[in-house]
Amino acid sequence: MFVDKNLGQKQKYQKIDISELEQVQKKKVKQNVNINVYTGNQYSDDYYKILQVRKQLPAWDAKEQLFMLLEQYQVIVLQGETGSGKTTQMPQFLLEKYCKGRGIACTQPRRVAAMSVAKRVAEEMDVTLGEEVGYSIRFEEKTSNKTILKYMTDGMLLREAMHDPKLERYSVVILDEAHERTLNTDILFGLLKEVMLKRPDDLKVVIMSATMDAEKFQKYFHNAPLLDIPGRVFPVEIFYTQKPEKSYLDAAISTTINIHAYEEPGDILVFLTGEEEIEEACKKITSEIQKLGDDVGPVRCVPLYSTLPPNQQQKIFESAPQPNKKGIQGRKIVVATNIAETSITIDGICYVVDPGFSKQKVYNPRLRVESLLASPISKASAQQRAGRAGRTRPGKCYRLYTEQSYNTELIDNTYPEILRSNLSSVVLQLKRLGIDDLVHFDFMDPPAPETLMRALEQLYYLGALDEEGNLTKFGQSMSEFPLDPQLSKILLSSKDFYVTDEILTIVALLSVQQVFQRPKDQQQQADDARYQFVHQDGDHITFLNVFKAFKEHNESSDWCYSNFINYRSLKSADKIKIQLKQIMSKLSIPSTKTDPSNALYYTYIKKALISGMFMQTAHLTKNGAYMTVKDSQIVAIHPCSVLNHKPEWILYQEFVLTSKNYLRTVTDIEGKWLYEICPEYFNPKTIKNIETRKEFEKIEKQVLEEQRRKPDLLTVEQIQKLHKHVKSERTQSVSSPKTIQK
DNA sequence: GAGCACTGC
Repeated sequence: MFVDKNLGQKQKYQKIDISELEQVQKKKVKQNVNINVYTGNQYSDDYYKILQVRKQLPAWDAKEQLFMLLEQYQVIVLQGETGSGKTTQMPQFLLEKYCKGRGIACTQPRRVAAMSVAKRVAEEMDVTLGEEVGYSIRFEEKTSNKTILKYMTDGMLLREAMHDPKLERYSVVILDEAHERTLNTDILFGLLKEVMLKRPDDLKVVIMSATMDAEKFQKYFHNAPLLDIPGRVFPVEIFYTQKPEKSYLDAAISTTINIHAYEEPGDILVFLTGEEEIEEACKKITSEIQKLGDDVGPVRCVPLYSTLPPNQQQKIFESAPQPNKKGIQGRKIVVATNIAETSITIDGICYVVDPGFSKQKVYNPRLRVESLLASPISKASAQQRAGRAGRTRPGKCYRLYTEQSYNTELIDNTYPEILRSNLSSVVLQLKRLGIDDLVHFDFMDPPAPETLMRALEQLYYLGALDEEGNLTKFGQSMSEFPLDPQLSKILLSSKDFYVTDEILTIVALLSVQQVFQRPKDQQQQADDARYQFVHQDGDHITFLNVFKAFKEHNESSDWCYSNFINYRSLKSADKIKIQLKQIMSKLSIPSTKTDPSNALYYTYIKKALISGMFMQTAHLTKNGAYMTVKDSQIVAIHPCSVLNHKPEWILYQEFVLTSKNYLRTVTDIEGKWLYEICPEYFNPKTIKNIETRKEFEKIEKQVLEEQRRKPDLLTVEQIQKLHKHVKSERTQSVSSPKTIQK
C-alpha cells in the first residue's frame, strides 16, 4: 500500500459524526413523519411542493431498482438523458441506505454544475447549503462536519485521493457525466477500480452517463449491471444535406437565414468552431436578414464563446426582439462554440444548425506539442447538439453534412482527453496515488506508449522520478501543487535563487490565460498600453511588471480596463498565488528575497525559470532562424511576444502550431546557464544540431576550465552576498503607468 | 506581424 511519507502513516480523516444524531432523529421521526431525518426540524411548506415535482421525475421510478442492484453489485452503471433527474435524485436515494458514518461524493466535470446542483439538492432536502449538503470546488469549500452529501469537481476528488488514497471518508462515490471522459474522470476510473478491491464491503460506486458509452463502462467495470432511466426530452427531427457542403461557414449562414425566413417562431442555435468565425457569422446573418426587410421578423444575433466577457455572455439569455411593424415575430439566434454543447444550456432553442466541426486538442508526443485543430465531431457530439433543440418543445436539427457522412465518417465518440494530451501531470498524479506500474495500469483507453514515455522522461529530468521511475521526495512535493510539473519545479527551486515571491507571481500568471486584452477596434491603444509594462528580457518579467502595477493600483478594475489588462485574469492569478504560497509553506519551503536593485535580480528570476523550463529552449542559428535545442524544430517567436530583439538563447512557455511553429511567452536567457543548471540534459553529445552542439561544447569547456581554476565554485548564496551592495546599471523596475487618453 | 475549443486542481 502506498504510504504518504510526508504526512505520517496514520493520517486522521474527518469522520462524519451523524450516527448518534441519526438515532435520536429516527426516534423523533417515528413519532412524527413531518420531521426531517437529517436536521430534526419540521419540514417546510416548500419541501412538500418540491417533493411533488420530484416525484414526477423519471429517476423517481428507478429508486427500488437502484437499491436492488446495489445490494448485489459493488458498482453499477446508470444511464440517463438530461431531464431524468439522475444528478439530483440518485444521491438522495443513496443517502437513505448507504450513509453509515461516511459520506457520499458526487463528482462533476465543472465547478458551476457542482455548485448549482448542490444548491438545488439542499433545497429539495430542506437543509442549509453547506451543512448536510455541500460542495467542494477549487477556492471554495462549502461543507461542514455534518456534510453527508458532497458535490465536487472530479479534480477535487482526485486531490483528496492524494491524502486519502482509499477514499475512506466516503461510502458511495458517484462519477457523474462520465461520458465526457475528462482527464480527471479517466484517472478516477482506474483509481476507483483499485479502491473497490480494497474496500469490497463498504464502498459502492455509481457511474452515471448519458447514452452511447454505457456498454464500454459496463465492460470496464467487470460487467457491471446497467440501470437505464428514460429522459424527458422532446423529439428532434434531423435533416441532412444532399451533397457535401463546400464551405460549412457559408452553409451555416444561409441555413440560418432560411430557417428564419421560412420556419415557425423559435430560437436558433448555430455551432461554429471559434471566435473569429462566430463574429463573422453574426455580422453576416444580421446584415443579410436586414436586407430582407419587413417580410421577415427582426433578429437578435448573439455570439457565445468562453473568452467573451461575462456581461456579453449574459446576452444569450435575453429574449427575442419584439414583433416588427407587420406583426411578424422576432427571433434570437445564438452563434456558439462547443461551450453550448455541454457547459451552457439555453432554454427556448427549437432549431439547431450543426456544421459538424469543433476545435479539438491534439497532442504530438514526438514534437511534444499540443495544438488545436478544427476537426469533425463524433456521433455522440452530433446527438448532443441535436438534443439542444428539444428542451422546451419538439425541434429540428439541420446537419450540414450528408447522412452517409454521419453514418460512415463520424467516429462514435470523441477520443477521450487522455489520448489527446501531454501526460506529465497525469503520470505524476498516478505515481503520487501509488500506481507504479503505468504500463499495466488499467486505463479505460490506454494512451500511446510514446506519450507515457515522454511524460516519464520529462518527470525524470525534473527530478520527480528516479532512474527506476520511482517517485522521489521532490516529486512528491511537486505533486502537491495544482500545476504542470514544470511550473511546480520552478516554484520549488525558486528559493535557491532568492526570488520566491517573483516566481510565485509569474507562475500564477502563467496558469491563467489572457493577461492582456486586445480588442479588434482598439489594437493600437492596447499595444501602447502594453508598452509601459514591457521588460526587455521578455514576456515572463513583463508579466511580473503587470502584476506589480496591478497591486500598486489597488487591484482596480478601472485601471485594468484603461490599461487593457484582463481584470478577471489578474484577480484569479492573485487567488492562485495565495493558494500556491500556502502550499509552499505547508511544504516548509522558506521564502527568499533579492533586492530588485541587485545586479543579479533578473538573472535569478531567469535561472529559476530555467530550472523547470529547460526542456523548452531554443537557439538562434546562423541563418537567423530559431531551432529548439533538443528536438531541432525550426520555430519562430510569436508576434505577440514583447521581445523585439533576437537573443541567441530563449526559453519558451508554449509551442503553438498554427500557420508556423510559434513560440509564445518567451524570455531571453544565456546558453551557459542552461549547462550550469542541467549539465546532464545539455551534454553536447546529446544535441543533434551541429551548430548548437558546438556552442555547448564551447560552454562545457569554459565551465570545466572555470571549475578547474576555482575548485570551490561559489554557491548562489555566496554570489548573492558578493553582489548585495552592488547597484545595477540594468535596473528596470515597473515604470509608473500613465492613463491612456482616449 | 498573428490569431487561442472547453474544462480543472
